[in-house]
Parts: sequence; structure tokens; C-alpha cells
Amino acid sequence: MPTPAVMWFRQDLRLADNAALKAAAEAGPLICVYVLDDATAGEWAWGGASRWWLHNSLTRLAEGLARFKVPLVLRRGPADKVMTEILRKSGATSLHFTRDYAPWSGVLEQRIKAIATEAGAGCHRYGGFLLHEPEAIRTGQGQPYKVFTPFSRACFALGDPRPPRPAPKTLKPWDGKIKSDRLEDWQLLPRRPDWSTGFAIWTPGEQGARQRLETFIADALSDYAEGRDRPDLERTSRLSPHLHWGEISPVQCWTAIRSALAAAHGRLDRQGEKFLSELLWRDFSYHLLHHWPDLPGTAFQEKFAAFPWRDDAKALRAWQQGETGYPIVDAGLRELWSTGYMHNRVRMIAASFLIKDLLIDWRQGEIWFWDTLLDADIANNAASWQWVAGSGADAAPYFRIFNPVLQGEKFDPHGAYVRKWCPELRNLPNAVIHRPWDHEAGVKGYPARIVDHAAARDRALLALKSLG
DNA sequence: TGAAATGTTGGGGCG
DNA sequence: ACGCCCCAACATTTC
Repeated sequence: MPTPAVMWFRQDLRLADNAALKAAAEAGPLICVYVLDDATAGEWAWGGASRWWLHNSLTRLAEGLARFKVPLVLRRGPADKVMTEILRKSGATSLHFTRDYAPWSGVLEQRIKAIATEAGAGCHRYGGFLLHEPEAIRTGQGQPYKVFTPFSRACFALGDPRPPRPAPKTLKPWDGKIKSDRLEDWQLLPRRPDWSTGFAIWTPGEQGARQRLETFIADALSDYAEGRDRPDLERTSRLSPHLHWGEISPVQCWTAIRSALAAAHGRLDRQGEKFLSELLWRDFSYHLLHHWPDLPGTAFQEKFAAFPWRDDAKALRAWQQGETGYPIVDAGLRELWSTGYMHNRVRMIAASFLIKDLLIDWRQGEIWFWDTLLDADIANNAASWQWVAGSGADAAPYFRIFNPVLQGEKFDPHGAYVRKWCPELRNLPNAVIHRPWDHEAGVKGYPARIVDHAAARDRALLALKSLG
């Protein structure tokens, strides 16, 4: 009886194009493990929405493995402790996993390697979560990039990544026994109240991810560069949660877009390149996080440490609940609460409003998104909030302040998005849908503005001036 | 992946 | 025909 190989699933909950799984399967009969490790993640333990997704994705993964009679072992606790026990009890001679880039992961992965070595098992770490490893992309001076445009140029210059690997045709289970938790006992799904009913629009899992990619390519890619900014249309890929959990790899996405472009020529090129560069934004966030692990909690630009943030629990609450009185902002936060998602353009508007109109610390928004977004992702979340705040490496200048009325009129021109999420405004004429306070007859049931944007803008610029 | 303020230009109404 | 004014449209600067 050959000794088993351990496949430690992490944010790579897929069978296809999974280098770690492929190697583990070739190394011996498989033990597949997922570890829910809240302790190591600390304050960045998975938020509520993420847990819902994780529950469903693990269910799908277990089904996929069950076709090969391979069980998915579920364990809760610090990953190093769990691995120590599993290696000892199984006598496995190799451990395989896909690396991740959370600030605590470097240390954790080192510790796991030491544990494996001590247990007499080989420890093998693979990429695949990103298109390019954060160490692999360097400026001419050998430094990490701080600005997206040259970063993406450097990535494009490397050409297309190697083609994705197909899913394994067979997997051989280990015939020993390892005890597993029951997924239900993890209580990842909300109950009393169940706020996840609006999540039914999503299909977690590898199949759902592949379907989403195909639908996106068929329906939205040809108009992506402009369509992606329209929250009233379904023109974004909505792949972010699938990518976050590794149900699909960025290489699979890149390759599929490339073949669609090759098949279509012409007009698609600019549109497709735009999507590829969005995939590179994801790489760029991880590049920043890897080289500046303080990114989630500390302003990249030091002078922002002295920024006079306001402590305003009432305003924060109004923002979270979508009760600010600004339709496009409220629609976004209500979409988030209901569906676990917010359109990217609206994320920028909503974030700008929290930071600049309310002068609330971007970390408050970061925490709220971490809990409520199905695609909550430590690198993208931190990098994007800092980008909007103007405190980031490659940030929008602080004085770039979104006007929620103009943004609404520009990107939701018929008010369809706002009407969907703020039904109180349903009967307003288009002319005032993004500025209901100008409606002569008034609006029943919709909150008054909690701040005046023009005054708030002046206040924000003044606050910036105080930084010097 | 801004918006507002300020500057410039040119067409048309009008005396 | 001409100069003057108004102002929309566009460009540039500033925050």
C-alpha cells in the first residue's frame, strides 16, 4: 500500500487547472483537506457573506471529489496544528497546497513546511491564485511596482500565461480513515435571521464559475469597456467571488478571453484587453499586499496617519443601511446588503461618499465590505479603499471627489438601478431621480440628505489641506 | 476610474 | 457692414 499524499485545499476550490491537486494525485492516494482557520486570520477571519459562499463552495467541491470516491476532510482550527495531526495519523509522505498572500500566510506556510519536514513528508507549494507571482514582477531597478500602469505593461510584455490544465481524469482515494467535521456544524450559513435569501442569484462552485465566464464572454465582453461602468446593465463579469475562492483560476479566465478575441478579431480587442487589465488589477493588489503587508490597516502614504477622520456612528450607520439620502449611494449599499455584491462603479461612488463626504476613516468601510461582500478579498479590499481614499500607493489624488448626483446621472442615466434598489423613488421623473430633494412634490419614505455634498466637498478639501 | 472654476472662442442677435 | 454683447461649447487650470 503506497503512502498517501495530502492535498490541502485553500483558496483553490476547484479540480481543473489546480497544480497542487495534480501533483498530489500523482504522488499517492489522496487525502483532501480543507481547514477553517479563524484563529490565524484573526481580525480578518472570513466575514458573514464569505462564510455563506464558503459553505456552498465546499459542498460543490465535496461533490466533485465524491465522483472519484475521494472524501473532503473538514477540520476547524489553526492550520499548523491540524496538519501536524493529519500528517502524523496518516503517515503521508507529501503535502501539496496553493500558496496565498495574506499577511500572516508567509509565516504560516513556513511553519507548515517545518512541520512536514519533521514528519518526514515533502512539502510542495504552488502558484495559480494569480497570473504572476508578486516576486516575479519588478521594475528596472529591481523594486516592486507602486503604480498600476507600468505594472500592467510589464505583465502584458510577458505574453500569455501557460495554458490551463484540464481537470484530472481520475483521482485515487486513500483507503485509511481521517476524521472530519460535519459542514453543518461549522454553521457558516446565517439563520435567525437568514439574511442570505437575496444571494440566490449566485451559483458558487467550479461549475457555476465556468458558466459565469461563458455567459460573460457571450453577453457582455463585446461592450465591456463602456458597459462595465453601467450599474443599470449586467455588463460586469461577476467573477470576483469565484476568483476569490479559486473556483476558477485567472489563467483560465485569461485564456478563455484570449480565445474569444482570436475568434472575433477587431472591435473586441480593446474590450477584451480592458477585461484582461482588470485581471491584472487583481494581481496588482496582491503585488502591493505582498510587498506592503500593512496595507489593510495602515495608510500607505504616511502623511495620512494624521488625517482628521470624524467619529460619527450615526452617519456610518446611515451609510451602511443605505439611508444617506443620495440615491446612487443608497442603491449601492442596499444592493450589497441584499445580494452580497455591489457594482464596481457604485463601489467607488459609495466609498468616495463615506471617505470624503462623511470624512469617516476608510478602514470603517473596509471592515463593512469585509463582512458583507461575497467577493471580500483582503488585497483587493485594502488596495481599493486606499485608492479611493487617496492614501494608497497609486491612488486617486485626494481632491478627486465624486459628485454622487453627477455620477448617478452619467452612469445610471435612466435611473433604473436606483429605482430597483430604492423603490421609494420609483415614481420620480428621470430629471430628479438622482436628486430627489429637487422634486417639488417631495418624496415619501425616503430619507433627507445627511450632508450637503457641496459643503461636504469644501470640508474634505479643507481637511486635506491640514495634512500639508 | 472627477468636478468646479476659470479662460477662450465663435456664432448670432441686435443696434 | 460693423462692433458689441451674450452665452454655449469647449479647453485649461485648480482643488
